[in-house]
Amino acid sequence: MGSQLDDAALDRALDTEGGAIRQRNEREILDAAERVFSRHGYRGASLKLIAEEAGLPKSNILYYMGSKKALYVRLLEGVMERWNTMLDDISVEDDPAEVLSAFIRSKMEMSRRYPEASRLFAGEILQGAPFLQDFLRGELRDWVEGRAEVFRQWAERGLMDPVDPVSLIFLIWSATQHYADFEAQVAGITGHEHFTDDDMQRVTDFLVQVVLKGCGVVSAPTGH
Amino acid sequence: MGSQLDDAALDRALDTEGGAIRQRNEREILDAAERVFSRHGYRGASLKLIAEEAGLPKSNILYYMGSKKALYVRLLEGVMERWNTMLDDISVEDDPAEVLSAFIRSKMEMSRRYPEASRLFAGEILQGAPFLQDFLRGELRDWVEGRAEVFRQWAERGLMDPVDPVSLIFLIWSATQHYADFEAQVAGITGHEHFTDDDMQRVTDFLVQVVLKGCGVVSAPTGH
DNA sequence: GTCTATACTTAGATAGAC
DNA sequence: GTCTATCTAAGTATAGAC
Repeated sequence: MGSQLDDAALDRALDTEGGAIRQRNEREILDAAERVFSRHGYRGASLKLIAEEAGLPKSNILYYMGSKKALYVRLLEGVMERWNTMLDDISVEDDPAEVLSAFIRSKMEMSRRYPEASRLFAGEILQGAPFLQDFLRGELRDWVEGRAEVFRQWAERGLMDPVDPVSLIFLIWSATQHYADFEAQVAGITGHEHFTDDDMQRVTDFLVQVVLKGCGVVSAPTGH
Repeated sequence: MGSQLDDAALDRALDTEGGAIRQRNEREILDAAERVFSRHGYRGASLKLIAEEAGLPKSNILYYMGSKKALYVRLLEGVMERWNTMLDDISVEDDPAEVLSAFIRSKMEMSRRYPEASRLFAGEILQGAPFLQDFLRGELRDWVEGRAEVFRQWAERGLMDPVDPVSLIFLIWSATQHYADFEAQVAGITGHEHFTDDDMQRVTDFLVQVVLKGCGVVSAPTGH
């Protein structure tokens, strides 16, 4: 073996970034796989479909990703990373209207920018969350409980109605994710083939208004 | 060929209900298929899985249903039938609070009673609604436009805020379907393995309250 | 380090047995 | 009328060629 091979082997062993070809191909595969998995779910997605989407030979998918399951898990982890970057540091001192408004707006922005990621997550939940059980029962449950506690304290201070905080979080999640997960239905009914930024802005304002008013949140801030 | 065969052939030719065995097996297959398709989507579902769920040999699925596609379409049609039985005959003269409340309650009841049907539909939309394009752009769009028109007139009469009616319908759909489609997530976060009727009642009351108040609907009726 | 030929399993569907 | 044996294609994965 020459030094060329040794360098490459070293790269892998040290878990470095890898060559330019690998980097480009992995990117192509991950993008393609997100599209295919989000459309057809874990079982319904095939390496052949992913390979065609990525413009690569079928076997190369496995060369770069190891296995179908490893590829899927890697995509899910990418989605989860984005999850908990929101509302991580809110407290009772914050303005409920500001926080809830920002929550709705950032979730809608996620639906607009990463609809495939949202659908990938939805498909995982639809099949009973076999890969995300631990995440749901651990990290995410704690996150929800943390936010819920703040909502309760706001209610005690009379800053909003004493609504069930967990139901409120589910309401905001479902209402916002709907525009990603049910994009095909929204498009079919409204006739707008692709929801424009303007459409999304109108819906976002609608949701902010209805949710804040519906929960009796006192002061309404101007648009984020 | 004896008279026994002739009778059976006649049954099929006349498109009658079929024998007791057929009737029972078809029921088993449809129930099993709804579970499997709702979990794994169209592509992800396999006849083998469906057969195991139904407790029948794999080939019998095709004997009774013709093809995988035919089975899937038949299930979708069953779901669609239940869709438009709600809110079909509302008018401007009706009480907005009554109607919206009944709408939310009946949708929640659907999520509680037929979660698999809801997830089957969700999976079909997730993959871009290949089998339901016509339904979405035709029948369902018309249905939405009809309801939306009534909502607009209510707003004109000052019975509710002038919110976008279509967004309101999407809000109610998403918030209610969430408890069927994202059941695994709801269960994981709340810790309630199976949402009880009591849980569902509490959530329903929450949604009715928030949506009605959020849309400025004037009179709030007592629980349906 | 990258990619292809090949192995082995499961897929949907049919023809033929009971 | 009901059910099983069998066919061909597509599925994931690996071993070996460039």
